[in-house]
Amino acid sequence: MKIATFNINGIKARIDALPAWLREAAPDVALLQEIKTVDEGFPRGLFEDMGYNVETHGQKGFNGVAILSKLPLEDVTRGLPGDDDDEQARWIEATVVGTRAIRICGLYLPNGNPVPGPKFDYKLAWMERLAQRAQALLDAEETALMAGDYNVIPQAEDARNPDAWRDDALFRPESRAAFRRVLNLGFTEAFRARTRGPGHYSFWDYQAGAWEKNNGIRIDHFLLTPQCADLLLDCQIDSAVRGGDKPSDHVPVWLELDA
DNA sequence: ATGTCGAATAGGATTCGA
Repeated sequence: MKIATFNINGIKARIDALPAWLREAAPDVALLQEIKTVDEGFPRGLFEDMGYNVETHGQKGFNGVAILSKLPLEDVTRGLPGDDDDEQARWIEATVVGTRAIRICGLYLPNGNPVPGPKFDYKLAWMERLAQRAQALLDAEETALMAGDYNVIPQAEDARNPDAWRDDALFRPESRAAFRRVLNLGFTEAFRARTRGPGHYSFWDYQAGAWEKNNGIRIDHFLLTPQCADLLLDCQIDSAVRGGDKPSDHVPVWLELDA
């Protein structure tokens, strides 16, 4: 089973590029972030015609996540547990029913800039709730993964110019520590389970010719429970997508599971 | 010197978020 995560930076703006990538990459499941629309504004028919089941958790103007799946989706839930007052659409999960059931969580973790400030506080609080949900998945011994735009650069090698990110919420020690706390509960970071070393990025800013200079960062991640990690066959970044027509500032990251 | 993009509001340029 091929599962991808892709921050599309607006479904309206990616109305051609997203279907083109889906046709080429043919993932069984695609977790989308920053759909930037309410549920009613998502062009679900376009993807249903391509053979995908569509589940969205949208919001006006910003944020918003979705799951596209060629396999049936069951037990869909929306919103990260732990704060009933949180109105931001950043979390969706569902069970993909193939040869076995896999619990799939799609997430768009808060950016957190500027630091310090309420947005950074919200990011760290959100990551604490993420840790709670992550622990619950482990406790249930679920074959599960959590994937999406984590807005965290895990290590210096995950940035072309780490010094430029020192004071940024994506690379602050607090953000990296919170990410490690989740990892250290017992998750496998799929990309790093397969590939070592610098030079692997999933985001290049639109500004200042970042793509042309390969001034990127790796912030889109897959975290797998042990039961899911047992099934991992491959994990890759589709960097070439960044050089396509009307690209998102992120590119797809995908993995293949023996399931 | 953010060498930018996307969405909302408003009906074009500005603001916010990233």
